[in-house]
Amino acid sequence: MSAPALTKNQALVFDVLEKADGPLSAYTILDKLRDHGFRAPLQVYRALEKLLEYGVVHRLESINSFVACAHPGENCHSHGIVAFAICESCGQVMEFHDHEVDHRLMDWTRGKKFKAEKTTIEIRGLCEACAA
Amino acid sequence: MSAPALTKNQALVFDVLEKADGPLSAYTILDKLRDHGFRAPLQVYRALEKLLEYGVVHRLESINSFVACAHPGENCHSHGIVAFAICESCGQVMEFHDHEVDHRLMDWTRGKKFKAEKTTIEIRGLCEACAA
DNA sequence: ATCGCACACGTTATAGCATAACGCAATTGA
DNA sequence: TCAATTGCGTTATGCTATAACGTGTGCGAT
Ligand SMILES: [Zn+2]
Ligand SMILES: [Zn+2]
Ligand SMILES: [Zn+2]
Ligand SMILES: [Zn+2]
Repeated sequence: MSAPALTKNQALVFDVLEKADGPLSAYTILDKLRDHGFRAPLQVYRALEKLLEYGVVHRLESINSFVACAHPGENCHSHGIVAFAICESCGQVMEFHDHEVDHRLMDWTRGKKFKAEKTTIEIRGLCEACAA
Repeated sequence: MSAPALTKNQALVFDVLEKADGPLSAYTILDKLRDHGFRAPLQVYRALEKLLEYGVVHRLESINSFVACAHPGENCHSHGIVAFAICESCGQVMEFHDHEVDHRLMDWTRGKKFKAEKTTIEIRGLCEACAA
């Protein structure tokens, strides 16, 4: 599941996300890529689908946006559950892992015999700078 | 923040959610209430906004749906973070709380001086029955 | 070689989710 | 009574995501 060479469209989308200073919606990405020939949402969504699969991009469910993984190189998927803190003022996102949280949630799912496939942890609020 | 008497529209929406055996989208709720005079999405969204505020309904960010709180009576907001396990096959939702998870996440936010406002924890996968 | 398949891509159309903006009516409290 | 608040109804619009169709390209099997 590690990333093979990206196709042209995948590379363009990834590049936009990496250079952005916060999460972007698919349509914002589309707008930024019109000069590179992008014309339709599907071009973005199809690239995102692969980038998510490769683990180099994350989807923020609570704000319908996408962000480049903060841990380039390491395969983020292998770190267990990924959590995000999202500043609702400046849009900055912090990505982190907490194995103890993973364990607690896994304990719960084991107890319920629930087969977890994908777990979302997103904390929305204000970053230190914006809360001041 | 505990629930005052619900208005007519709020009661209708809440009733639909309580009787449902799983989460519903706003537009599904709208369809179920057409016979009761609902004509537009805003009627649903405005009711949901209040029900969420009162803590008697939860929003599932990862599936753009809404579900009645599984803990009627108790003020769910006071239990700390609410977590959900969502079966992607049958749609069933289990709601639970884990104070240890809360503590770990609060420790992290304190360390980063991040002011958390709303935290989402959603586990998607297969329930025991559907995983068999 | 050429057939079949998998995959990326482009385009158009459509489906699904959410809110803006206007105006009206009922309630409340000064 | 007057102003402020809240709920409500309607129309229009915007944002998010996918369906369905067809094209081209690379690559292994026959
Ligand atoms: Zn990551
Ligand atoms: Zn901030
Ligand atoms: Zn609850
Ligand atoms: Zn199930």
